[in-house]
This record gives sequence, C-alpha cells and structure tokens, in this order.
Amino acid sequence: MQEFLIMQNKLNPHISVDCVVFGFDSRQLSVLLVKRQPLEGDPEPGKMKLPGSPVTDAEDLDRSAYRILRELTGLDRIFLKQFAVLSSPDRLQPPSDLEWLRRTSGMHVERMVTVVYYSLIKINGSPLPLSERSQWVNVDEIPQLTFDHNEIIQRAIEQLRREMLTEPIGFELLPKKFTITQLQTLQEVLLGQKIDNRNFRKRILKLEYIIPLNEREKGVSHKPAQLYRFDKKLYNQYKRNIGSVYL
Amino acid sequence: MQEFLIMQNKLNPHISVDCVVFGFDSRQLSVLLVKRQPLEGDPEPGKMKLPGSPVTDAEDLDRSAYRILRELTGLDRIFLKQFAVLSSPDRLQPPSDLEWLRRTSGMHVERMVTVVYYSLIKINGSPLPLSERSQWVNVDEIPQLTFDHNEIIQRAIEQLRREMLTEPIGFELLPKKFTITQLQTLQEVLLGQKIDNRNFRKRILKLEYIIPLNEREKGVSHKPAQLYRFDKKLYNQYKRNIGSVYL
DNA sequence: CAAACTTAACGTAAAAAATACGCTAAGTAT
DNA sequence: ATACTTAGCGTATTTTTTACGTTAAGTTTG
Repeated sequence: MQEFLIMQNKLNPHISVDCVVFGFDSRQLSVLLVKRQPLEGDPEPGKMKLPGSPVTDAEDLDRSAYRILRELTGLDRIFLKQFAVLSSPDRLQPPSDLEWLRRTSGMHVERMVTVVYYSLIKINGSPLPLSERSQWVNVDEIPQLTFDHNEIIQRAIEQLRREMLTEPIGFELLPKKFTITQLQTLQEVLLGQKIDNRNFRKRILKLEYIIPLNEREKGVSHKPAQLYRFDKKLYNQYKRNIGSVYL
Repeated sequence: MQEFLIMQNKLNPHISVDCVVFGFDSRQLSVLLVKRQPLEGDPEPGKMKLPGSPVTDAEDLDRSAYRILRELTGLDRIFLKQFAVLSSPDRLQPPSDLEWLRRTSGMHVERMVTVVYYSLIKINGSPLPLSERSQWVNVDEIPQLTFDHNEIIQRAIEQLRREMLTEPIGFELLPKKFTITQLQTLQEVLLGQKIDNRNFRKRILKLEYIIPLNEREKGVSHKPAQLYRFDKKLYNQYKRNIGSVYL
C-alpha cells in the first residue's frame, strides 16, 4: 500500500499531515513508523518516517489524519489530536529526502506546511492489521528518520506528558477494562517517575468518570485487582463543571 | 496600505495567516479589525475582516504573523500565539468574499488552510500608528465579517479565557507598571465574573514573578495603589519548576 | 477641618485538598 | 502452613483555598 496512491492528482503540494501514533504495551511506549515507499535508486532504501501524506483538496485536516491512520492501521474513530504546525521554509531537508518526496508524489514540491497529530492506541488490544511496511519502534530506539520527523516525535512526547496531567488521555492507551495499577504504571512510564500507590488510588477513585465494574482481573498469580472503565460522557460533564469554577 | 502588495507574486495560494489582536482599555475588550481592500464594483465595500494574508513562500508562519501585525499596527515583538488551524475545504464562503479574495490576491484561490494567531496589546499604552483602514471594535459589537472570521474571534475569546487561568498572558494587556486592581479588573472582564479582592491579592502576591516597584499610582482621586511589574525571566524559571512537581 | 467616601491592604479562622506513611486483605507459589 | 506479592483501606499532617472581618490612606464635600 502506498500512501500517495489515492487521488494522486489531487494532492496539495503545500500542505501535509503527519501522525505520531503512540502505543503502550504495559511496559513501554512505542511509536508507529513506516518504511518509506521503495523507489528505484533510493540511496537510503527503507529509511523510516512517520505515517503522513500531503492532503487532498477535498479533505479538511482531521479527515486527512483519519484517512492516513485508517490506511495504515485499519483503525478508525481513534483518539487523534492536532498539536503542532511546522512551517519553516527550509525544513524539507536533507535534499535526498526532498528528492524522494518529489518523485513519489509526482509534484514539484518547494515548500510544505505540515500539521501534526498525535494518536494513542493500545498495542495489546485488537491485533492491528499493520501493513508490511509499518512497525512499532520503542521511543528510546528510534533511528534517524526523514525530514524533521525525529524532532516531531520529541515534541509529541513532551505534549503527551503535559496533557497527561490535565486531561485523561491515557485511557486510550489502556484496555477498555483496566486496573488502577495499569493506569499508574502508564503514568509512571510517561512521567518517568514513581508515584505513591495509595495516594494515586485516592486521586483516581474520586473521579466520578472512572467506573468500577463487576469484574476482576484474571490470569495473574496474585490477588486479582478490580477492573474499571473510563466513561467519556461523564468525563465531558465533569469537565463542563470545573470550567465554571473560580471564586 | 494594502496587505497583499508586498511580494505579490510570491504569495502562497493555499496557506494564509489571520491575527486576532485583542486590546484592553481598562474597561472593555476590543479586537482590531480592518476594512477590506477597496475594489471596483465591490457589492459590500468596506466590509470588515481580521488582519491577515496569504503567506509568502520565504516566511514561516510566525514570521508571516509578525509581518502582518507590523504592517497593520507598527508594533513589533509583541505577544503572539498560534491557536487554531482552519481547513474545511468549503470554508471560503460566501462566494462574494471568495471573489474579492481572488481579485485582490491575483491568484486562483480554490482552497485555503488558515493558521490563526492571537495577540494582546495595551490600547492605552503607546499610541498605535493604525492605518486609516483599521480600527478597534468592542467584542460585543462586532459586525458581520468576511469568511468565517466571526467564528474565529469567538474561538479566540474562548482560548484567551482558558489560557488566562493557567498562564499569565494577561500582562500583555496591561501597562508595564500596573496595580493589583487593574489585573483583577482585566480578569473579571475576561471571565465575566467578580473575584474576591482579598483572596485575589493573596493569590497574586505569592507569585514570585510579580515584582513590587518603589512607586505608587498617580493621578487617582483615592488612595494610590502600589505598582507592580511582571518579570518574564522569573516567570520562566517558576514555570520550569512546577513542571517537575507531581508526587 | 471634620465627616463621608472610596479604594488599598492586611489578617484570621474554617474548609478542602494534597501528602506521607502504617497497615490489613486476598490471592499465588513453595 | 508459611512466605511472598500485589491490592486496597485508613489516618494524621501539611498545604492550599475559601470566606469574610477589619484597618489604612488617600480624596472630596459641607
């Protein structure tokens, strides 16, 4: 599957979308990367990049991002958030990468403004129908990527950390039914520091949008923990309320 | 002065920048609007819009925003923050506005992705060298603007309110030397609600980046208040510190 | 010049939220 | 049965937020 195949003649030469897709396997954080489209005489064949593409002129940017994600992972209606715009006129570097872009897109690209989204999915959840060209890479082991994609990932991680503290985005990285400890481990990995388990419990349990289920963990060799789920509707209500409080 | 005059032949037909410039005159909030460039046979001559322009291909978006602001207000190095990207393929409505854009830009515009910035300046401060085409309009009295500019302003106000609570952006709207009460009034106007003066004082005074001066208010017919200034360096330090706290 | 008026500025008690940390409970493995 | 591991509850302490009483320092008015 080639990113640029669809409606190739309608691609916009100035605007593109990239997606930083995070996955969490209950131990570590990964990012979804793709090998760039093979090309006759590519000096760096198989160089990796973020999933992304120029937009078509019939799509708004959110749609483009969803399309790219769907084509790559088969997943739809996933958490997706715009978080950066890259617009430096000389960011299409190095020249070999620009050359690759021009040849694969069939356009005379001079300058590209890229809007970046990040996305969160659970790796252990439904097995992803990843294409052969894509793979998960641990955030600590990311090779040199095309253009400024390494920098983009760095910024995405910082963004993720920051938002983590105020918005409950982490739930997208966990199974539908999760334990308090799983949630804690996720936050510890993202923040890079230990959290007191007893206080973490209290903080989480007083959130009315985290609903205990009539189910416990299975298949563990110790006391099975209570399972919870995240209730998005209740969360939205909750958010509306706190918005209005301030003396 | 016409927005599109400079380097007209290098304008990008797909990407533009708009600026929502807020001003505060110690009572109410205003937005800077411009009459759109006069055009032979314009069915709505003098229709108003946000200051904005397609980008040139030598600029990144921040530079474009600064250029637009400089051309319009003579101000430079002002607070400016990117806060939205509008990308709906059919947002260049109504047709008469699109027609105007095509004629004034001299380009065949089909689809435009617009990156929006907001900016804060003090109206009472240095007198602005506004061009004849631009003027301040109270946020409650904004007429119908071109394209989706009314919606953009609405979103900018919401953004301003939200950020107000976590970031000390309000200082850009006040004189360099300000009183606690001025700061409070600003927040009350933006939030649309009264704040207890005694608790507000305490909240503000424990912020180490708000520095008392050896000066008091002048020319008021009551007890003159202590003047303070906002120290950006100290604020950045402060911000770095709280970033790392969490258990 | 005293009384009234206005805004500035300090303080204190009570309530709520965050933190530190002891301890028990419920499972599995040996 | 005992050791081991993770789950889960509780309580005392500190810190932050909120509510609200009070005094101080000016100006204006009669």
